[in-house]
Amino acid sequence: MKPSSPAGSRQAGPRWSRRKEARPQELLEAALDLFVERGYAATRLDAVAARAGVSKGTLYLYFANKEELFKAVVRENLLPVLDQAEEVFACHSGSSAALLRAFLYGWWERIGLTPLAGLPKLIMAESGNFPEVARFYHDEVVARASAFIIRLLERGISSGEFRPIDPVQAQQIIVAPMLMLMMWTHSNTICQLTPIAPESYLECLLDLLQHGLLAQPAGTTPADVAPAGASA
Amino acid sequence: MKPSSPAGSRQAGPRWSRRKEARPQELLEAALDLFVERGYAATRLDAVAARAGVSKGTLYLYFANKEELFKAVVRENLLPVLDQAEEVFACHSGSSAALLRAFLYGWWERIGLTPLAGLPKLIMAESGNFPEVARFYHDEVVARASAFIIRLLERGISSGEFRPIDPVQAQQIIVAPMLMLMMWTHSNTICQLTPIAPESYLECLLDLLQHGLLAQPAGTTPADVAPAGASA
Amino acid sequence: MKPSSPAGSRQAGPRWSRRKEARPQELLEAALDLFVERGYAATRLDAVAARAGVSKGTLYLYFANKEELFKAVVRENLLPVLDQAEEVFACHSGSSAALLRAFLYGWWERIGLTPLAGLPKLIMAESGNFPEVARFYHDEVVARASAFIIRLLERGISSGEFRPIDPVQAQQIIVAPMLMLMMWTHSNTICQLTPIAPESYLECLLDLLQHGLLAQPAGTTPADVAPAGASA
Amino acid sequence: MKPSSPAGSRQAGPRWSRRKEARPQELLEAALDLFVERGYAATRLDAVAARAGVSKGTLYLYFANKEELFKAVVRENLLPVLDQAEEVFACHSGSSAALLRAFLYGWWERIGLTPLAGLPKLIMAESGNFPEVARFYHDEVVARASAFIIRLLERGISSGEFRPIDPVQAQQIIVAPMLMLMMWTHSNTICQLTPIAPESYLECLLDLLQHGLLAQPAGTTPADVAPAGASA
DNA sequence: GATGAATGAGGGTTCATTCAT
DNA sequence: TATGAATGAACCCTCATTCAT
Repeated sequence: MKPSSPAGSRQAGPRWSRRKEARPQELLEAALDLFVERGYAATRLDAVAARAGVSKGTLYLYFANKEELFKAVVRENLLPVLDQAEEVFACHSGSSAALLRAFLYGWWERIGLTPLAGLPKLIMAESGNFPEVARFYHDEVVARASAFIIRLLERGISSGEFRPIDPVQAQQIIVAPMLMLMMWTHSNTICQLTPIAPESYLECLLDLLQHGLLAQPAGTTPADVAPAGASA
Repeated sequence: MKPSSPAGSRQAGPRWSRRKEARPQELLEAALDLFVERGYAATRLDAVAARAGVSKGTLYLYFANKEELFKAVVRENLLPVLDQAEEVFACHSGSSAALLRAFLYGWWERIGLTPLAGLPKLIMAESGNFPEVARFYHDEVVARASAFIIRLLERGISSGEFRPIDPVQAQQIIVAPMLMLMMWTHSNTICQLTPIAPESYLECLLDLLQHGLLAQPAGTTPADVAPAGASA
Repeated sequence: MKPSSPAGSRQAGPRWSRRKEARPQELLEAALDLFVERGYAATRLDAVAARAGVSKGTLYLYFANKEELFKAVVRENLLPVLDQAEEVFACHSGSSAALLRAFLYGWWERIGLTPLAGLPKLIMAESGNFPEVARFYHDEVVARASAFIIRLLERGISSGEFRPIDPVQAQQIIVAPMLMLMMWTHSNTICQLTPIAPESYLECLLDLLQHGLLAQPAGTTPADVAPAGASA
Repeated sequence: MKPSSPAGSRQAGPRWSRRKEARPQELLEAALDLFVERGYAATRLDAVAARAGVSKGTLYLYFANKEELFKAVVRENLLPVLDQAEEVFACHSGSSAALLRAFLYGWWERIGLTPLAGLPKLIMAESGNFPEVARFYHDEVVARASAFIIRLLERGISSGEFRPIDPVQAQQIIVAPMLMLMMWTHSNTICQLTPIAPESYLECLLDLLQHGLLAQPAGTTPADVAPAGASA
């Protein structure tokens, strides 16, 4: 996204040249990094501006206040991913188990591996102090993602592929380890101490979701659900 | 809130000496409530002191600063629960599935239903700004709980009751929904919007862990792992 | 009120000793001085605190914010004067003209000669930007003072001492020169240029109010001075 | 607001050259409106530029800074009215009372009913922070208007039409209610609360000036109303 | 001439921490 | 032991002014 030097060094060219179009993007990137690194309340707008290589006042040319900055971060980064996910899976064919696998891997690749994975942690912890932000995030992100997984489970259940569990409950159980995975990988301190291997984690999650813990008889693991990324 | 004059009247007497010894405990309770309610950074020490019925200065007689106060909260509240858990389960007999069920229910009852359930959220989000707290929490809480579950899984695998999955990975997959359950029930705003039913959530979690999603043939669900809402 | 050195030098004694009871008064005095000198918006709370010899934070121990500080200034300084005025004049006997004279002189001595005389200027100019302050000032000060003068004029009219003019209108005509006198004497710059002599000003006002400009005795209102709404 | 595209479309042409010459005038109008509405300090130059349909930078092409802009507002708007007033009344014949009436009504119509009536309020309150503006306003506006009324009173006194009062003092007493009338009608908040009727106000003022308050014909100044402070 | 992006000092307000009593 | 007045560094946000285009 950014040429080479991520922050601060605007050595060439006049002080502000034709930056205008790039500024909001640069500010949003800086804001995302810092929000994720420090949390919402602990992120100082000076720091955001400094990381984007501008002064504090400049930030306010583009965003009315801290809250709007944060909402813009979500809007510009998270919503397109959701849009695309819904689009892609609208025309998906194949087993529901494969769809679930594809969805979780897509989630991980499109969000989990980016700084965006730091957002759920922030929202969880600070939404109580910033109810408007919480409502926005819930409406735009949580509700849509939940609905998507619930539809997926319903499909698998009605086709007889999945057992007739409660799709709403199961959705929570499925989402939870994904959220925790993102939180863990973005909790510098806690998880430097007990490292996480995202790929094995995902495989283990899918495996447990599909077969459970118990060592039962039959010929499970149908071909179409076989570890794809893992087999490579 | 307090007997009569919450502060300021300084007649000596047995009632006061008892209070004096109770001070740190009262402060820790107040601190726990507020830390959990507002988060670490957003909790003001005035508020803690006020809720405990003492002045702000008094707080500093017992705790060197905010960080030490927080560490004391963890030490005094969370560690005894872990001690007891390890004790109780050391001499447990029965199937590993039953032990897992008992452990998760015990976790929920001894921690999930108390204010302590708000701590993981706080630690996840704010430990980055307080590395010492993070290390302390990891060593004293996370490591011990993880080890316990891993041992439990290993027992089930070696006895042939569980499939031979990686116990370290599986432990993370099991812990994650529990942590999320606690975070969700303590995230006022987000979860007023999509309510959680802890009991069904736990049942669904155990069910999925045991049988997985797939609708396979054989005689699964052994008697000792049957839904225990009744047996409890 | 203040011993000798008006600001800043708190050389003797410990840093804060038993100031507590005096602090609000000192802050209110400093605030009054600065509000009157600079206006509401242009008064910086740092400056108020500095003039009272405390830090900026201390100010917030006593007043919730700038607006409350200002309201306290009015409450503590202006309202007692109004109270006393109403008390004194409740039991006044004598001609209405004498009462009017006494009232205007009292006004001048109790308010006009003090820094309080700077408040109307501030209110006039800045109430538009601070509607709550305006409403408070109107209700507590303007309304009461107006009512008082109107009652006074009604008394003089009904006793036959005054001509039957409209007492509400006349009240405005009487109040206006008093307000202007206070504004002029507190408009450092404008009125250093055309000096005002308050005593002669008051005499002239009372003289004109009583006798008018015209030299002739009875049967006044010559044709050429007749209400010119028509002739215009 | 503006013909079509208020700014930014830069096709050369006669329509634009006309606009270019009109720019300062449009800026001055916008500035007058906003200064009067909000006061000097609270008026933002962005707002002035926006109301004039130009960019903030353009404003600085015509006026060196905020203070110069304000002085230009006074120069361009108030001085022509004074010029004209002096011209008109130079050749006036008729009684002095009629002249006074005509002057006050003219004042009201040419200034009181326009946005210019908001300037005295602003000058009174904020000139302290801008001494240069104060001096300028005094020299160009206050001094000239005062001199005019003093001459008018002197004429009436020397012709025997007016009583032999001090014309300088009386001028102040006459001017004060006029200034207050203008301030009141431009003090949105305070005077929405106690409404003013300018016409009755002016009539009442002229009536009181001419006849005074007292009901009796000659031999006035009863003992109890005799100048008290003055005799001392 | 005209633009508008950029600046940065400074305003009101908050809060962890100190310390004389 | 307990108090609570006092501090001061920071935080979010504003706005007059500049200057490359």
